[in-house]
Amino acid sequence: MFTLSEENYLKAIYHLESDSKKGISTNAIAKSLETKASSVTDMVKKLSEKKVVLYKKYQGVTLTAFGKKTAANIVRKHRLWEVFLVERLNFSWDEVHEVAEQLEHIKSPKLINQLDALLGFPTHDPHGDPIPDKDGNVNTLDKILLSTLNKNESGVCVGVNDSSSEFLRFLDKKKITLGKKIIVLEKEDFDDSLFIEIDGEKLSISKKIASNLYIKK
Amino acid sequence: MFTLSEENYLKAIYHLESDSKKGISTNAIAKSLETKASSVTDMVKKLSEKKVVLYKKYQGVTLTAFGKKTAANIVRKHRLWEVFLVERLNFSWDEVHEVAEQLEHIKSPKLINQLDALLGFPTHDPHGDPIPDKDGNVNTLDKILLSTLNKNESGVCVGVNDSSSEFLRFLDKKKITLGKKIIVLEKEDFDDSLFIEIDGEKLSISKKIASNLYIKK
DNA sequence: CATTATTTTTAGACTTGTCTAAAAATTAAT
DNA sequence: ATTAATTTTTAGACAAGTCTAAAAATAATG
Ligand SMILES: [Mn+2]
Ligand SMILES: [Mn+2]
Ligand SMILES: [Mn+2]
Ligand SMILES: [Mn+2]
Repeated sequence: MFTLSEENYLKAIYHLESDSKKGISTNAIAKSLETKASSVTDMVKKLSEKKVVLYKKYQGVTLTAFGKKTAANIVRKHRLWEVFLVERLNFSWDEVHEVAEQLEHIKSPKLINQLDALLGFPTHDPHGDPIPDKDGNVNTLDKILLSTLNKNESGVCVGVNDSSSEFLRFLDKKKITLGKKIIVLEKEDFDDSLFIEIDGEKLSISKKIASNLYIKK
Repeated sequence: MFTLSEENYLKAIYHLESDSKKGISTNAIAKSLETKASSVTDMVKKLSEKKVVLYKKYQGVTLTAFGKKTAANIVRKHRLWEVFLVERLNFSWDEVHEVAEQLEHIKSPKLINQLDALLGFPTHDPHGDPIPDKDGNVNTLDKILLSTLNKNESGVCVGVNDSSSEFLRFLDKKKITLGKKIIVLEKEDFDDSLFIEIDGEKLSISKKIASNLYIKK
């Protein structure tokens, strides 16, 4: 079994690995967990003894197969709880993360399997992120950033890159929700802003917005 | 805010107070939490500084109004989660306690209010224990032990005194569930065992069983 | 390649919550 | 009312997890 702190480190490393591919640096983990590098070094040694990461001094850290599965299971719980909060308890997608951060540490295999069933075995969380299965496998679909689309191209909104409350509430305000079709009517060379059509409405969005929205062609 | 450990102490004191009425002794708390008296003394000082208990050396401890409300809220969460697990996730009443012990510490007022609504504002948990309201008030009904009934008296099963898995599974085996009517056909002077009728079935139960079942006349 | 600059690790300290062993206070028994 | 037994508190230690400051290793730069 793993402590709450160990689980948070595992999850952080898991997410960093999915971006970087290489060994994850002490500093990267420290930044992601808002802690100090020295604390990370201590914890990483402990995780190494528990066989969930490979660690050589000054070389960064990599998850073992066991570590990856363990981390994926925490992410699975986090995302299933997020679905529950949105679908059953009327939370909005910008309110769920903080609570899911707590719920993901509840230890009960039966609880999470039954929750999965109750929710109809969802494949994605409210932010469009895939839910790992019991074995830790993730079905990562081929989503791309809206900012990569050209004029007259279109796609369906399937996820967010930034899931901060601020960004999510902005999307709510603009009525941009997952599942909707977006058509790029214009692309400004000057600032890379887009003039798009969604739900019959036309609006322009900045490059920053467009590079935090995932779509699928 | 309170730590997980502080919350567990508060809850233990709360439950002990509902039985004893007087100041709760260090040893009683230690036994209830399976810890050592010295640890209790340390924690009790901390709780006293946080204004949730009144404490004078060697005099035991009492919850303040604030402490009582805080503790009741933890019990509220515990029992609401138990209802959820049984009603929505197909847990049986002997499986829920351990998981509820974890879930009761999740901090989110919205979560618990929405859960309450989802469940239809239940008044009792799967073991027949009352669920405190948001202000910490409990609606304690006048239940009595089955063992206090005399021959030819009857009542409806409304709760258990012992909620250990062993006892609950025994009740399952004998098809004794909350809400059913029990008629006392005989009472043996020799060993105080009862010969009862429930759901048309006749069976005899020991004094020990009868003094762990609450009924309402 | 030699010297900065940066990253990472170590050393030592602190907090929370726990424990054992010993001292002090309270309660029970002669 | 002493003495004995029990309960409670104190004193000191330990593990987990964190921090600061300093040392060591690695990376970057001229
Ligand atoms: Mn989240
Ligand atoms: Mn999410
Ligand atoms: Mn319970
Ligand atoms: Mn219960």
